[in-house]
Amino acid sequence: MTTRTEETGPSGAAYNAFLAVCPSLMLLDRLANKWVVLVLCALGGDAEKAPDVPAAPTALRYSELARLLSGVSQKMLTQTLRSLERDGLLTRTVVPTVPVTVTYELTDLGLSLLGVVRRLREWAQSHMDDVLAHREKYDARA
Amino acid sequence: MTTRTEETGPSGAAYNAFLAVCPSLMLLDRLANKWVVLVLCALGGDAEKAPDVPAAPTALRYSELARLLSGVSQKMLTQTLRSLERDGLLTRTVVPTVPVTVTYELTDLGLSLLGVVRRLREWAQSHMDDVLAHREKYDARA
DNA sequence: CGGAATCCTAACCGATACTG
DNA sequence: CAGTATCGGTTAGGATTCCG
Repeated sequence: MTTRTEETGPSGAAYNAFLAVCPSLMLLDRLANKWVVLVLCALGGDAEKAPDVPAAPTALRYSELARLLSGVSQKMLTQTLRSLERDGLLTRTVVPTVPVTVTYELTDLGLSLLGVVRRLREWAQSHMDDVLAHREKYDARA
Repeated sequence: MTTRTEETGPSGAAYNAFLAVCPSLMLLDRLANKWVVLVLCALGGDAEKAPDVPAAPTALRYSELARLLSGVSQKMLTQTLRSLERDGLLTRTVVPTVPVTVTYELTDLGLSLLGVVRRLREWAQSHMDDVLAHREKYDARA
């Protein structure tokens, strides 16, 4: 038991992200990240789809991810992929062709998180107009 | 039509967070933030509850928020609250007692986002052990 | 192709002090 | 109580170069 919040046994539910000392706060910090959300959504098949296509999870190459996330630098992309691999959310597969081919694919754990972050991206897109309207009003009365 | 991705009319769904030029990417950057998640969850009533309490949304004072988010600095808290107010996710109410009392409460828009970020925090807490286990394995083989 | 390594700047963010 | 203002350290993160 390293830094749990309580001693309720090994059956989980003992973490509390509100506590500064709890590791789940650091995890939340990792997950609540623009590039993490977009990488997961890309591997979930959400990018470049017609609105009616079901968006099935798929393996993607490094260069494909770099293209789909149009604003990302290779440094941020690599860094994000490494941390997600370390946390067990995706797998990195090197195919020794020449030149090398590297593919990334969501694990079951990553798929379970995909369901959450996908809704976050959808929310951002679908409520963009509301937010923009509120901002205008807020900035106007200042 | 400022920076939409397509011209599909004024009925929304035209934003695409994968595009670097799209404002929804910036919005996602705002929302995908540790303190945003925790402030919303706190105002959603998720903090300091017994596991079986339903967690109903509630108005909170500045000092209460500061106490619930144990690791936050007043600067980050104020900054987070301001941006959320500007985006129309919460309301700031000043009661002219002496000394002043300021309460924050989620708007309907904020409540709809609460449903999303709440799941993100829950995921982080409930899958903490899985992630920790993967990290150990990853670090061991390096 | 898929990175790693280096440099460098901008921003984030905490600590402190002050205000209505 | 609920902030604002300022300062300064740390880091995020872009640009560039090089490697297997």
